[in-house]
Amino acid sequence: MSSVRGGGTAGPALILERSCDLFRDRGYADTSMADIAAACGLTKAGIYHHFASKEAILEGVLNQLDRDFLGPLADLGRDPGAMAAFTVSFFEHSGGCVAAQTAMETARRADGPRRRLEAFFLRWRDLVAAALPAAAGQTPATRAEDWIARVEGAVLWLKFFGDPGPLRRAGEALAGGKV
Amino acid sequence: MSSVRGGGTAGPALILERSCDLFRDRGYADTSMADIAAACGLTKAGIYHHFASKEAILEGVLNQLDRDFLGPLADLGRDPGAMAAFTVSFFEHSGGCVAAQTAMETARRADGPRRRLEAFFLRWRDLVAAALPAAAGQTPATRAEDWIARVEGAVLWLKFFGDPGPLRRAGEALAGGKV
DNA sequence: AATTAAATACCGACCGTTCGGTAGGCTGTC
DNA sequence: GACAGCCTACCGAACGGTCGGTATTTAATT
Repeated sequence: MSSVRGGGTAGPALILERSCDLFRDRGYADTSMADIAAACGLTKAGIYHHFASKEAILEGVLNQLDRDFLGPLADLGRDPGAMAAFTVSFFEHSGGCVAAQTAMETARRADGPRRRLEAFFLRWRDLVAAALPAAAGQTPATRAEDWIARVEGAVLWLKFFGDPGPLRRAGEALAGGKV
Repeated sequence: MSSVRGGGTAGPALILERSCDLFRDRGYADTSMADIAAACGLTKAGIYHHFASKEAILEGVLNQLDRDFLGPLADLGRDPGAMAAFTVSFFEHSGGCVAAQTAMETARRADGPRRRLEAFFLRWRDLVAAALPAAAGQTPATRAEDWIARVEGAVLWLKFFGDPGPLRRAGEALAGGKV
């Protein structure tokens, strides 16, 4: 049996998962390495054995978000209804969005996770745009931006009030072509 | 002549203004009392002469947001077009939203600015809802929530990408009754 | 008009705590 | 015995906040 002292099987995967939860719920700046270590049943030094820095953990978290969110979203092809359902379900179950959280916290800094986050949002936009025809004088890209903005605002509402209403209605709007 | 040591006329009003900019741009957790002091041309002790704590400053900032944003918005009566124009202009000029920023950072904490922020968002929703008729099986309240969510997401997009497109289109949607 | 006491606004220096990060040692497995 | 995995103990810096003291302004008193 492997040496388990804390609550779960330690290692990079667990650290990334717990860090993602903490960054999403409490914010990146407000989450300390000691918080992450405690959530993993380790000490800070134990975390630094697997990751070189706090920012390296954030990068890993965003990479995992690419795999867990944008990947499956891309696999859904060009079906707006399926994309809407997956998106709503994903954010409703996690109760927030790490990307939006860290984007808000680091928006005015040129360094760090900036480029990583830009890539995330633009790829998300392109994925949504590919499933959308042009309509009402809007390009698919601007329609996708508007829908993503609505979703991120709805996720903030969900996180703050615990009310999934705006998020679900955003999903219905995309599925119904009313974006 | 009054004793001016720093860049501007010091005092609670200046502290609130500079703190609002910092909280909005860099986030509440990432803004230190030393940052606020430097932005006002004072020392930390000078700040604590006017405010009891960092959280007291945040409360003052949110009170000022009530006066500067919700107040004028309420004065516009029930004209969706005027409300949309004022809202877009307000957020585009400030480049972000302190309320959304602090809501994201403190959402999972029951204490502190929670109630203050709840009151802000609900009053904002009620103000928008009062200017909106029921339509498409939606109550004015849910239509207002959806529009506010869209605006807040658009403000995030503006802050992160510097692109006011989604915010302006959100304004046009409200003005055109297409929410 | 001059003197003075109180209050205001502010500073430099410092408090205990927490931050991200590091050094070196221990322990179990191959 | 080499190495992964994790520990205790610690570092300098920065955090929110406090303290005693000092210019400056204001108001009352003479």
